[in-house]
Amino acid sequence: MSLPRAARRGLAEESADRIRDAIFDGTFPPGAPLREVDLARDLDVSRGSVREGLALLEREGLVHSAWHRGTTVIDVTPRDVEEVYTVRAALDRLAALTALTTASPDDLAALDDIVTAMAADIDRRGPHLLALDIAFHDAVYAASGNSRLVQAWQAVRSQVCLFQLRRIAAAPEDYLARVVAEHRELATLIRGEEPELLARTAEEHVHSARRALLAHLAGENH
Amino acid sequence: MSLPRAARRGLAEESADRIRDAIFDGTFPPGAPLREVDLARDLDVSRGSVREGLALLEREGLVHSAWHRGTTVIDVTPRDVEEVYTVRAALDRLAALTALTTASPDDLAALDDIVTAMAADIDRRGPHLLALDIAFHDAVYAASGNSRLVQAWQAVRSQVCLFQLRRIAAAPEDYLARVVAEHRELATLIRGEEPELLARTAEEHVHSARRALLAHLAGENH
DNA sequence: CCATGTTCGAATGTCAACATTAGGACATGA
DNA sequence: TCATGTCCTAATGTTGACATTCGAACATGG
Repeated sequence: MSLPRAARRGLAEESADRIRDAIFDGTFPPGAPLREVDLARDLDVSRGSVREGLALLEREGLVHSAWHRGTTVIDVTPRDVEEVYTVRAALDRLAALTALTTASPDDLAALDDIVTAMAADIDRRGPHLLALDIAFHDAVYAASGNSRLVQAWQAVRSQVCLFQLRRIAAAPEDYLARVVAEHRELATLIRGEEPELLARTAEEHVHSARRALLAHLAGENH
Repeated sequence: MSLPRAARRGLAEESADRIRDAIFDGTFPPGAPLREVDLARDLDVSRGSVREGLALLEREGLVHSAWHRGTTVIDVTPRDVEEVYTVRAALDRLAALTALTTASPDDLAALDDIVTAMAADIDRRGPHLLALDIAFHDAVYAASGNSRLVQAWQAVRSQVCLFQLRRIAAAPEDYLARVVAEHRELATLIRGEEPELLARTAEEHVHSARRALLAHLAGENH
């Protein structure tokens, strides 16, 4: 058996993790500037490492930087939501369709485990449930066995987290009401043999999330 | 009218361009190591800028780097081809479907211009035709108006270039025979109102390229 | 009052020196 | 002979100092 080789990480990835957490915490709200000197001081690393970490976050789409104008956290405009979820729908569709033929029994079992874990944690509303949600989709992408597809997913993954975090904080009811059932349905369909239905369901799963968030954003700017 | 703002570039992007060209030239064949000190000396910039440029190329999927193990040009294995073209098919499908409803008359005209330019340059076989091929798809993605989708395309674009370059060098006949017609068909369908047919055609366009390249690779290892 | 030119500060872009690591060559022992 | 442990070197990872650039505030001229 092949272990996933113990990859040592550099200070850049470490810094990226810290900054990403801080963004999810709300320490750096959308639109906030991320100054290299301040971050370097707070994280106790050099500016070079922070700079490289910010480049990683930019690859994830969480921040945006321009020449000599610094790095800022991305906004959450309806346009952004529309773009991210549209791309995600296409990627999820492909991942599900691929997994339909390539998923191993272990992969399928992992999906079920996550769904049952979600059902167990349904009362503890909060970010933990979101983590399971994301983990489920991570598992689907992993089951597809396509590393480029995984990369493409990682380029929108953090943005999806940020958006969903906001959605859940504002209106947890409809999220809690549907998460388990929707993911259970996906897990079942990936085991089945109806590619068309699976493709439509995977896309619809994303689009419903998109609509929910857009409705929330629209209500916010009333 | 809004010009696409004259973005000043740093030495990192400049270095990335040079190195990318060198990879396409064959100066750095697949699997070749890209040493920071050598590149810094040759390009007459600091190692930091080269390092940042290599990070950009890694975002494009052209190179791969690991902790303290340096950066190397990616290989061109059947697995890699399969992965890239599968993802590209999904992205092209989405881009075409989106462009179907969002493309402006200018966008459509740009597509036609590229097709006619391809027909004109059909006798001068070589990398110029490939540039037009890529430019066509760039235009489709641009017409979709989805910047995240454009980003996702850029994450596989250079790899597609590298792969197609190899395919054309080995067997230009079937490429030359079909490029113009296939792209003309796409340009027409994007103007039409048959989403299903457009989606299938866009995907098939990619899959035929994939099959051609895989056949070539298989013949190489006889 | 508006438009243009200038100064200034704060931030990023760039660089070269130092620290750390991976992987191979070599020696040692069973 | 093979396995293990120890250097050693060439590369990357990291750092702090220096150079450059942007944007805003201010001054100037029409």
